[in-house]
Amino acid sequence: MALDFDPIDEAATNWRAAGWGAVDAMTAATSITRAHQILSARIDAALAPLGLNFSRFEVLALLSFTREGELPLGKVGDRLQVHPASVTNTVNRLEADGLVARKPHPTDRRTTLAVLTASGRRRVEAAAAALAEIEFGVAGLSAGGRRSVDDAILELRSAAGDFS
Amino acid sequence: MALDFDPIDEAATNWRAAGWGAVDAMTAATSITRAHQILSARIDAALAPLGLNFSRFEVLALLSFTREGELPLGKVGDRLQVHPASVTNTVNRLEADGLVARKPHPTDRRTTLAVLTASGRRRVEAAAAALAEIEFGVAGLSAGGRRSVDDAILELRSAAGDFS
DNA sequence: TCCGAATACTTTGACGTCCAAGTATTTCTC
DNA sequence: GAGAAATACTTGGACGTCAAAGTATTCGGA
Repeated sequence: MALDFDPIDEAATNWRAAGWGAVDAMTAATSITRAHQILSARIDAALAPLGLNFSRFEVLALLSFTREGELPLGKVGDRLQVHPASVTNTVNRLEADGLVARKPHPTDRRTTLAVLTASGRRRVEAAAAALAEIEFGVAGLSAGGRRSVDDAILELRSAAGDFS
Repeated sequence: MALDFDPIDEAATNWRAAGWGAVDAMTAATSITRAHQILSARIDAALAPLGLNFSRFEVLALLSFTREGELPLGKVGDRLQVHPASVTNTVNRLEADGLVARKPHPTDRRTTLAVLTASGRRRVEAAAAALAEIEFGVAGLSAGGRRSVDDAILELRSAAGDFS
């Protein structure tokens, strides 16, 4: 399973040998991709016993941070940077589990609100504790490493127009 | 679409206010997740005109780096850290496009080799150029930022037992 | 040598994500 | 104030990933 060499380092060597260029960009991109695979697997494993995955957790957490525990589906998508169809799907599952409910918007009938239920609030508290317990999968990353990652990726997100 | 605040910074504030702990771990994990979303979208967009996505490209690139341009499917999965079923699926698509061919292993009849075709080799060259052109989506990340990311994630991958 | 365990790949099914198209409602413009 | 454009969400389809089970083949110990 585990290799006896660093596959990213190996890729960089091959890349250079092939004369393909942008080697440092390739390694950065590949590192991020692999880090995401690792975190995603750990986080989903920690949430699975609670019947959640990271997407569902994110929606619950977002709702729990609002004053009323509710938010239009479109806002959820904007904040979490996911496609509207994904929000619909995620909220469907949360609703089926009784963790959120759909409610019509009081003044705009195009809009649907997702509302956190009491059960949903309990669940998201438990999930937050479970994620804190495993340090969001980044155990193994030093405090300095975490800051470096945050800072570097802030550059990237900023350049990508994530916010202004 | 774009927000007028940093959603990760906002999340950190909310997280603290809720008393949920592991805030630095949360921001690091969320940053990596978001970075992956951004890169993935850019890379797939650059490869789409060539009829590839990143998974398919990775397989072609891996094969192109071998002496004979061929590798058992299991090795491909090990190197790229993906599930055997995903390798089967990816190779099916590449085969349908004539970019790789399946060939029996000369001595072990359990094993199937994926072989790069001439068309596949041309395609992977073009794809590598396209990816170098967009700097693998990490344009916007400084040289120092790229190194920080590589180094920090190396810690993480090493602790996760990616290699030894 | 022979049989159980391990290995290699494929198949099936559950999920998640996106895009494109469809429906409903609101806002903008003349 | 009427029609076009924008907004909000849902639906259906394509594709990717993984887990579990199935088939074929090879390895390894008694």
